Amino acid sequence: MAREIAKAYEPQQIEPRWAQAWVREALFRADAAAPGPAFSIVIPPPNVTGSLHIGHMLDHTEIDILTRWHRMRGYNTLYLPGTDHAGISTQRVVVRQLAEQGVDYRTLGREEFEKRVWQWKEESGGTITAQMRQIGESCDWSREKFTLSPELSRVVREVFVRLYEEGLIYRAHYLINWCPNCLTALSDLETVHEERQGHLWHIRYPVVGTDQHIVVATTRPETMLGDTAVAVHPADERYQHLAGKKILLPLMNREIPLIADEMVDREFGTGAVKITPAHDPNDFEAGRRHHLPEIDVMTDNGHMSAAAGPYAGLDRFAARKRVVEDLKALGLLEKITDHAHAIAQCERCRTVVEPRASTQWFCKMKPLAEPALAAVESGAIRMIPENRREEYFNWMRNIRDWCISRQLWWGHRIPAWHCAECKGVTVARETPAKCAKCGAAKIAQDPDVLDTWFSSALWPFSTLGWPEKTPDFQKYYPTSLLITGYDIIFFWVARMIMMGMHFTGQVPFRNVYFHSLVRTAEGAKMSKSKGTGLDPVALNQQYGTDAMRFCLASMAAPGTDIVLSDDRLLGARAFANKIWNAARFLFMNLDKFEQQGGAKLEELAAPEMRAGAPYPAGGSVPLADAWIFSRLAHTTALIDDALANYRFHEAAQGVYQFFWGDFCDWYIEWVKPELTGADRERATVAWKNLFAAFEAALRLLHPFMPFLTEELWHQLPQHAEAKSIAMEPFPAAKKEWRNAPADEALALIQEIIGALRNVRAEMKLDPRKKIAADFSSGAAAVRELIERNREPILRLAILSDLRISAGALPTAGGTLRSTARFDVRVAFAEGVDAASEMAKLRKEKERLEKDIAAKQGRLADETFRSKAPEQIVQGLESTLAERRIEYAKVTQRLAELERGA
RNA sequence: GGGCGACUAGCUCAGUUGGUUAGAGCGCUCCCCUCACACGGGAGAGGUCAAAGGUUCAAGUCCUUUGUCGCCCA
Repeated sequence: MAREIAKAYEPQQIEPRWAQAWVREALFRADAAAPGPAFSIVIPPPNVTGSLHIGHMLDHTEIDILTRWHRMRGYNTLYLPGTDHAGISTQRVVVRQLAEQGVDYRTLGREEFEKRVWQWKEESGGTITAQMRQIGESCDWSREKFTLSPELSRVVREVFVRLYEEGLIYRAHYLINWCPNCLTALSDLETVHEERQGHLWHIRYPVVGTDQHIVVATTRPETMLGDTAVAVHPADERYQHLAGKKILLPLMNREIPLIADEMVDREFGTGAVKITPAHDPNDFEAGRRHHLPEIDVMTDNGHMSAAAGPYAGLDRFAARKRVVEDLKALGLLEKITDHAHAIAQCERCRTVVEPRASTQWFCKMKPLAEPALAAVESGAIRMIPENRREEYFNWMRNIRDWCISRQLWWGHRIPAWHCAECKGVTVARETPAKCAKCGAAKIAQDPDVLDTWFSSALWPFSTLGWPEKTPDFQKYYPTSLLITGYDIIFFWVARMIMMGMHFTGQVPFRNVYFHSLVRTAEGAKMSKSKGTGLDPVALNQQYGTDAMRFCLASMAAPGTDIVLSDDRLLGARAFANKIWNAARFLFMNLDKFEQQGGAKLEELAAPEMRAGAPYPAGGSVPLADAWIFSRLAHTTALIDDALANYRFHEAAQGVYQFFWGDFCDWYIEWVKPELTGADRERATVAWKNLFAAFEAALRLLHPFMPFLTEELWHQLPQHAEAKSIAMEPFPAAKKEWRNAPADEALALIQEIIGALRNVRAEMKLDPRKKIAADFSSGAAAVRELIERNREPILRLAILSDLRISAGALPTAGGTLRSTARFDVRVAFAEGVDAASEMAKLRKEKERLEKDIAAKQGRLADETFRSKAPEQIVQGLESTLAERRIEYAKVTQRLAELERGA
């Protein structure tokens, strides 16, 4: 039967079909009761408002490759998908959307707003998971989770209450980062620092009862309105005479004390600093030490508050200008100098963050950090690449308490109720009816929600049913592996380890692989806001998801960032096309074979038939067939080893080399005529072996290119119950397939064909013109090998004849190529340039001379001979011997040519 | 300021614990639209491994210093 196969690989025709089928068949549904060792991996939950970006594509490609690989190797595999409710981002999205409709979210009220966000989530929150289905990720969709679902919210409450009861969560008044645009507190991690050129304003503060001034320098003059002291170093002699004096705070006309504190850096500015406890972290600490009042001079939205007196109502930056102008007018501005300093901005909206004293909920980190530190130190959790460990240790050893409350409406509401009567706090799993302290019914729930990362920290166990000992939890926890970007090592990875250790007593995952970032061709970090991001969905459409996956994998060397380019993607697509066309070749030629009365596909490529390969013809497995199976075994071992160590690029390169280099360039070319040749036994065996090798190669490639391999695999006969190549075993690196003699034989033949092709190219022969050549080798076994494989050599080197001999080849009137083991010779064609041949030989001679001299030198060195391992010395000796033979041949050949010329 | 990383072919990068002639893809040059594939086939050019010093029988690989460029933390 004739088969219709598109001439070129068209992923757009193939991928949607399989993506849908895999979801429809629930192919990747895990079963905790099924046999096999567990391999479980939870997705780093993407932001529910997001769409797939190139970083996800890389992350998910790596996850999916390892997941499919494990599944095919018989592991009981779970890849658990889900999304994150992403507090600030999601709230911002819906707030903006409402604003576009002319609705101020605040007027809706909290309950209605939350309803609207849920509604938005149901309608638009599925973008990224839809895209994940589209690109065929092998997730168990029946286990999809959402961090804010009722199920996971219960876990969050449980954890919060336990931590509170253990004294690890507390509510306190501290200095935090405040975003005046998002109107919420932020953790230290949610700010980004940016070096900016600013100014240092030197301001004169009058000393009460004297006509003196003390000069303080500040980068934020507007905060002076909240100053409650001026501090100098206790040992600073410049200010000794002012001890005990009061300072008159300009503009506010408030008397504040002059204090002595060792925190003051005498070298910086004038050695006197203004103290604003409510607006600076260091000042806050100083304020606590000296019992200074904290005056918050700002409002939530970054304007000056009533406490700022005449400046009330001004935006903080307008206030800065006004303060400076007023000081200047009063003659209190001594000078302005340039000053570069790091400014903290809100990670989300890039608004300059305001350090502010505020009452918030905090999580105590030290007790949680210790076991988490130990888990990585002991190797219970392995981090790859290893150098990330240091980063982790550093951060964990200097960890600070975590501000976990956010002034948002979208998120896990803090399970704490404040009593209007006794001001007591009731923290409870279930909504209480009355105050636990005084029994009053006038209680109200804390308005704040938890930092989104709080629920993310529970993800590996909350998604598996903890605190219940569910079958999933028992089978799949601890998870086997986490793959994520190194940019969230503190945000997420560290916190998961802390929470996992604390609540389950076990590590949340045994291995963490940190992948690189994807950069633009210019090397910049891709950014949507800058428009430099590549859209993976568009690229998948253009090049094919398989090509995209393969491209990313082939570049994903641990620890190196990826620079993606069209060139690389084109290369990956070309690879997919190559495989497609290899299949096309098989089927087209099989049609011919069938027409000749040969066996049919259903027989030649049947699963049982494939299992018995490689088959012998005439008593032994043909050389090329034995070789391709040997290559297959080597390649499989290489891929297994590479993937076990997260060397995706090496695995990808291995399968590329095998499929394109070994299978297409050599094996198919070698057996081509035999497939439809007169020798029916050989033809039948060639087909059987070819299909067996091809099918195994498809399975080898499947984790990297799931769609293409699934499509082609289904073109081959399969058992009735076989649903997908994804459920088939990964090829085993069979030792019995390894065949060192075949490897060596092929390598030698490839070298001979290469030498002959080189001669042809140098002689500028018509590529189709067959020529006669001579072959000579002193080794009988080599001559026999060439004799036995005369046909493919003639064909692949485009020869009309190959004369084999043992003696030296005639040197006149021809071109020679020599190695230590053999010589080949082609008679000169008309008009061949002997000069270029001589130039080539001279260069070769020079190279050999240098090499021989270097080796002789080393071997003559007695220290080398006595200290270097025997194997190295012997290796060097035998190589030197080979070089000398080559040298002799080259020299002789050159001398003859020179004589002739 | 503290810490980490990178520097290898024109470009993007590999190079396992030091060990025999440092690799790949793309690009480039030459030849070929040959009956699977021009998203292809064949051949080829191209590297004093950032610089200097050191350890070693032996250094792209280990150590020190310098330079350039990144990243993280303060």
